[in-house]
Amino acid sequence: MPEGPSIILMKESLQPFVGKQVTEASGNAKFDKDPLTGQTLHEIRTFGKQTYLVLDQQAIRIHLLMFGSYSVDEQTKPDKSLRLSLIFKTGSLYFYTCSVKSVDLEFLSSIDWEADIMSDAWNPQKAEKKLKSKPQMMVCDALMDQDIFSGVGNIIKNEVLFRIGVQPESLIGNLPPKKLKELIAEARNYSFDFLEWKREFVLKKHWLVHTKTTCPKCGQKLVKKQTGLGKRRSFYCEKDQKLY
DNA sequence: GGAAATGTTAACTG
DNA sequence: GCAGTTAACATTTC
Repeated sequence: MPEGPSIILMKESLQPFVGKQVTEASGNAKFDKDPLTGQTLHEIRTFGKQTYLVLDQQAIRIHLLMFGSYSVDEQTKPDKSLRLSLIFKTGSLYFYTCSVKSVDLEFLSSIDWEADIMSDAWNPQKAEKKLKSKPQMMVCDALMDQDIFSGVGNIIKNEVLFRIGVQPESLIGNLPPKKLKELIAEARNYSFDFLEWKREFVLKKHWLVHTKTTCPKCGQKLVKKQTGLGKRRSFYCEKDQKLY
């Protein structure tokens, strides 16, 4: 489920627990969960695809990876696959199939929050600068680079490149300045569309090329291919997306 | 039932 | 030691 926008939705569902005290913590996450009991949840912060639960003495970093999930106030008894549960007087949180780590509070200040595509702190000029320093990078890899576009996933990548008419294997350095700006603007813009569609459960309906076989613009067959160093699948139209 | 997939990290190789 | 490649993880969908 998790690309950046989905994480925002998760943050929203966790929000009611801010300011509450943990009364019990369990699960198979590989760190000492006993100290969590008694700490207060001060803040939920998201960075790209990661979520930080900020407590008194530490923060818990949650990354859902490919198949992670979570639930709030679960009725059924959680099974042994439970990675982490946090019980509060007012309710409970459960996380499954995800990466859960405990980090120092200081670690949070080392994060480049301006790289988060979903954040108010998002800094397009900074992204542009980072891109310009890597002219040999393919755009498909650049979009997936979590240091530049934190929160962008494979779906967003494919849709953004189609929207701006750029072939995934184009090199950053070959893009005209205008296209580069479009790339940055659309990465953020599409992420917010993604968020709203996801919220309304209509995301799949709005996919133009991802998992599709024909181009919605010209009707030609789309190319499906593993691209870039990340070797992630790309869907694109040879006619409507130009190779720079 | 098999293969592939919205992702990251650890463990390899040369 | 390094950069680059591969394996591992684990669940849902087609």
